[in-house]
Amino acid sequence: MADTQQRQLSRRERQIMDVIYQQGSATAAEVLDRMPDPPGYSAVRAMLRVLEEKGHLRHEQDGPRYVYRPVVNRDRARRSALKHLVRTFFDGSTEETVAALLDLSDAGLSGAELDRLSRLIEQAKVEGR
Amino acid sequence: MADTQQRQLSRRERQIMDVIYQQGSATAAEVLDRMPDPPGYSAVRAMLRVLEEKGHLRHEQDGPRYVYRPVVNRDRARRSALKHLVRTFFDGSTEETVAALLDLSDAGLSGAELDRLSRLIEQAKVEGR
DNA sequence: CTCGTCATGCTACTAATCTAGCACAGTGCT
DNA sequence: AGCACTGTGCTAGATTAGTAGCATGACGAG
Repeated sequence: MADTQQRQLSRRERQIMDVIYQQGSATAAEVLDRMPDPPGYSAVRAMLRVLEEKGHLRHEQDGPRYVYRPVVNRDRARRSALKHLVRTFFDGSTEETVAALLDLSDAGLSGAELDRLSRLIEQAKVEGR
Repeated sequence: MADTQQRQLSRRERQIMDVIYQQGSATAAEVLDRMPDPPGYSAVRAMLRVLEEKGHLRHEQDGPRYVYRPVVNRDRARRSALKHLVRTFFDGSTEETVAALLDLSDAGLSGAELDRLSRLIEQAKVEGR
C-alpha cells in the first residue's frame, strides 16, 4: 500500500520523496538544492540509497551519475496522497475538498479552466449514475 | 508557516497530528487506538508532550485527563496541506487536482453533490474576475 | 479508610535517523 | 601522463526519535 509506505517515512526521507515526485526524477544534487533546510551532500546520497533499499526509489545510470525515480508511479502516489488528505482534513468529503481548492486558487483560475472543470463535473454526473 | 512546520515532524509525530486533525481533538488514549501500528501508551503521551512543547498542540484539562487540540486551526492546516499536495503531485494545477479528486470519488458522489460543485464553480467564475 | 483504576510526570535506554569525511573511479583538459 | 572536477561507496559518529517503566496524585467503590 503506497499510502501506508509514505507515512512510514522519516522527515528527511519524506522531503526527498516530495522533491522527486515534484520533478518526476532527480539526481542527488538536484534533490539537495531543492530541499528545505538542506543537509550535506553525503547525507542526501546516503538517504537516497536507503530509500532505494526500502523499495521507494530505483535509479538509472545517466552517464556518470544516478537518476532516481519513484517506484510507485505518480498516479498511484497522487491518489493515495489525496485520499489521505481528504480523510484527514475534510472528513472524507470530496465536496468540501473541492471547495477549499477553489477557494485556495481563487483568482488564479482562468475562465477557461473553470469551464473545463464544469465539463468534468457534467461528465461525472453522466458517468457516475 | 504551518506547512513548513508540518513537514518538520517526525514519522510518529505526523501520525499523531493526523489523528488529531481528523478528530478535531483527542486524548492520549484516543490517539493511541487510532494510530497505525500503535506504540505503547507512554510513547504516545511523551510525544504529545513534545508536540506541545514544539507549539503544535495545546491541551485543556477535561476532568482527569488532557484533551489535545491543534494550535493552528484546521482551516489553516487544510490550506497549507492542500497547497503542498497540489505543488508536489500536480505541478501546481488546481484543475488536475480536481480532476483526480472526481476520479477518486467517482460513483461515491451523489447528483446533489455534483450540483453543488457546479454552483461553486459558477460562483468562482463570477467572483474570480 | 484502603484499594484499584486511570491519569500524569518523569528518567533512562535503545533504535533509527542524519551527517561528515575519506577513498576510489571516470572524464576532460593541458 | 598528471591534475582538477564530479561522481559514487563506504564507515563511523552525533543527534534525534521512539519507547518502557516507575513514581505519584486524584477519584470512586467497597
